[in-house]
Amino acid sequence: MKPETRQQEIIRVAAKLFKEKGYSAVTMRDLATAMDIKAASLYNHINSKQDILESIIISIAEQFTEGMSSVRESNATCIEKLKEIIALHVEVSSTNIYGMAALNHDWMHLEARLNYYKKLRSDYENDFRNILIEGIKAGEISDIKPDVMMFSILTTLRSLYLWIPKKEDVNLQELSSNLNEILIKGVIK
Amino acid sequence: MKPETRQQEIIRVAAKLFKEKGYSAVTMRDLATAMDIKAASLYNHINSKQDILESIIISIAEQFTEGMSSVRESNATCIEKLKEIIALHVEVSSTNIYGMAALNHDWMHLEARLNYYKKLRSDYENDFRNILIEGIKAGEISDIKPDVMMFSILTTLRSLYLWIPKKEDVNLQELSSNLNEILIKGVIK
DNA sequence: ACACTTAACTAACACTTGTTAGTTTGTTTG
DNA sequence: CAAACAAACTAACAAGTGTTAGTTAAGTGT
Repeated sequence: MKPETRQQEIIRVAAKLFKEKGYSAVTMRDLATAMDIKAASLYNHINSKQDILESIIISIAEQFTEGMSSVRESNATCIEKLKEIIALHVEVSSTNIYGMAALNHDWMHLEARLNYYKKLRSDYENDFRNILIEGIKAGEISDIKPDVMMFSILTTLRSLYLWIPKKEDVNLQELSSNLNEILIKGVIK
Repeated sequence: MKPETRQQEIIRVAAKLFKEKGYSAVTMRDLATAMDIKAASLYNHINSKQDILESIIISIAEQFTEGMSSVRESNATCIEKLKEIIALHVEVSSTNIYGMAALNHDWMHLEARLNYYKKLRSDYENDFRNILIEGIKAGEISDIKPDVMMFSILTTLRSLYLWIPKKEDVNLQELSSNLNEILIKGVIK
């Protein structure tokens, strides 16, 4: 593990601030203060505020795209695929807790790469929906509107970043299996 | 139904803009343009940008508090209470689609009433958690960590505003019953 | 005709925004 | 030692921020 560059450090700290107040409310002077330097000095390492947002969001979005592509190509059952997706979200969210906030809240502030982001997201959702449709056809999954199912599961998974850091004793393995239970079998006994 | 005052109109339009870009990214000049007047004219009707945010968020938060208080006092089974909560969210979200975005994304930009909002939210979550704990005790609900169950259900319900306006053919009754199925019984057949 | 209300306007304010230019300082490398 | 580099600095800019003050014009009720 090579040490973090100054640029990576800035992006990491920026993501943390973005999580607390959102992209628009965080100023370059806020970021500089958090880095304990002057705002102008940031520009020795990064090109623009917008570039920071892009780095954060696009890198995570691409991790999801890659992960989904593995799931798509596996030949497990649909329920197994769902479990893989849950594990993917727990993994990506827990390693990008701050970045996930920017992804969820500030994607609309992307400029040059907004359309690219939207494409990644809609491709991801299409893959997800297709897994559910397959599952319904195969009789594995309840015959409820796949969009409603997808929405329900995906919003829970997308909000994991809000949850994971809250409890210090949270075990990721356990969280993943609890979510498997709840999202797949529901809460009823 | 008495007609909307100019102030209510401004708040409604502001909520719509807040949903698209977030509180911090919406300027008073943006809002004025959307109202087809000059920024200074807004101040004939509202006291401050912050006041607008307060109106939007606090009024919705209080609707949830009231709704939860009805649920708490009903003597239905825990599963029935869960269904009532789902219906509450569908109801409040569908009548405050734009406001729900501000509630979810911009509550941290509240100033004077931030603590009041946080109190309402944590009381709400405590009531919710207690219902789940009761349900586990009574053997109605799976014995999984109540916090994880609550998180899972609540994030789905809190994100309904993202979903409801997407499909024009969405039937609220049907959405509610689909969510009952999915959140309570899961997706597995 | 009168005062009152509503709702817009112009002009300006003090401050904050992201960013650039040019410079300085300490550390690494040839 | 000299050259090169990394990473900070000060100073400044043009544009945009929320908001205030004071004014105007069109209805409304007496």
